[in-house]
Amino acid sequence: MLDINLIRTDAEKVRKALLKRMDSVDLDPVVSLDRRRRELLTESEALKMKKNAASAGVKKLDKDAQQAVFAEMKEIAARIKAIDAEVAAAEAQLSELMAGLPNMPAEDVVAGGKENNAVVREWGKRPEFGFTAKGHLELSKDLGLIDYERGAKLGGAGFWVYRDMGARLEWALLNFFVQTHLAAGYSFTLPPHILNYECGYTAGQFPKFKDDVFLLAGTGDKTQFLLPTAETALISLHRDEILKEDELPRKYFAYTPCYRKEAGGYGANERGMIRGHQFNKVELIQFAKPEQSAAAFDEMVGQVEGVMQKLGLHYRLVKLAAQDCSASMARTYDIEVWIPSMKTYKEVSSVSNAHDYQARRGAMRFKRAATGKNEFLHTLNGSCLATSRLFPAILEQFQQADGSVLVPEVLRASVGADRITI
RNA sequence: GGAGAGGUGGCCGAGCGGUUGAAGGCGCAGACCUGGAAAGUCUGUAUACUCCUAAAGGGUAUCAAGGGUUCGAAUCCCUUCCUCUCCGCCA
Repeated sequence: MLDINLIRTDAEKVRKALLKRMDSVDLDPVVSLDRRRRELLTESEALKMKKNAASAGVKKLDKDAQQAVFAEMKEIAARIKAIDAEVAAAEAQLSELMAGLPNMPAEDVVAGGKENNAVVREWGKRPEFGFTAKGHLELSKDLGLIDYERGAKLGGAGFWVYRDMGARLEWALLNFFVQTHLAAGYSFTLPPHILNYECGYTAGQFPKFKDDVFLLAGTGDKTQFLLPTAETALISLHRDEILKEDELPRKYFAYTPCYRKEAGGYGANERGMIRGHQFNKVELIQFAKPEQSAAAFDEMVGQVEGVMQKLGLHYRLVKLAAQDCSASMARTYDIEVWIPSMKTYKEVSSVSNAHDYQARRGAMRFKRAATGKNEFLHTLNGSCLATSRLFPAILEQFQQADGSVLVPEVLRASVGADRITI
């Protein structure tokens, strides 16, 4: 949610910022609805003041005078009711328009789509194989790690079963993330996997992206759905709360599977676990003061890079252009891992700063001691990490001539092996 | 699924048609007191929207949510949601 006050006072600034991510922006309906709402409100409140004053003094009057006041107030009450209905209608329209507006990209985020994404840095080198390298599908089949056929039997296309060393490697990865984030002072959280509409709205995924999640029972605000990312749950943790200034920033992480419809075919390029309906992810979230959020963002990017480097995977860090950031976000960096068989980098993590956009949707504030005023928080989120692309990357980047795969050192103890062999 | 109890400010807890934004307590902040602290005393301590160029200062709303009765509702009526207790069922 954008600041209506900013639109009221400087619509042009907002329009210019939004043009970085939208083809056209028309804020006039917002401005005029807002004006109408306030005019009606002023009118209604003046009548209420009159009514309240009359009611307070009515006891002191004599019978006849009371009757006259009763009659007049009855009429005023009816007028108030009519005007309030108009206020409510204007408010509903306004909030629908406001809910549809995406966040303003940060100053330094460039306009346009993917083509304007910029590589910030690369780490590591593309592995060179002195033999015919296999793809991850072949590797996981040969090593008995992933059972795609039976996954489809159980859940349909886009599901798989981790087996044996595959399950152990997956679990070791998740546990490695958990340990890393605990050490960095993040608070471990296991949220429900079924969420209500308000969570989707606060995160900024509803109403626009309702088709991308698995909807369960209920309609309207009673809608429940399977979480598409732990962000959707964690971001609502402090919804409608006023946090204490000295406990900020608050840092959380959660492990959950992520459930996504991913409607449509995947094409030959995205077979296997590159794009599934259910994948595992550990998610970082921070609630910060505005002046802390830039540093929090860098810290989170560092957290992801640290994990990638400890795993020894070649990756690159990419700064997204405005249109490629999701609607709630002012700034997003992706971490993309090299997948040799695809000859491309695939996203394994997205770190984003929503500024106060989600905080406004979910009324998340803190009391600033210096001024005694409540201010909106900044919210940040980052995957650290999603395993569904990391797993293939590990298999492919660390495969050996004999068909085995070297387990990254940091995972060896919990996998229980240095190497996965046939 | 059945039966009952209940949802009041940061928290606990009064109030059950009219100067009640809401007693009292706790917590928190400030002042006094103290060598320093504790205790004690005093003062202050909700949020949102809105009017005003701004500050100052007004106004409106909010006692789970929505609707109704009334000149007037935290208080009466209806609906919904949530929490708790007991029973049933169950991985």
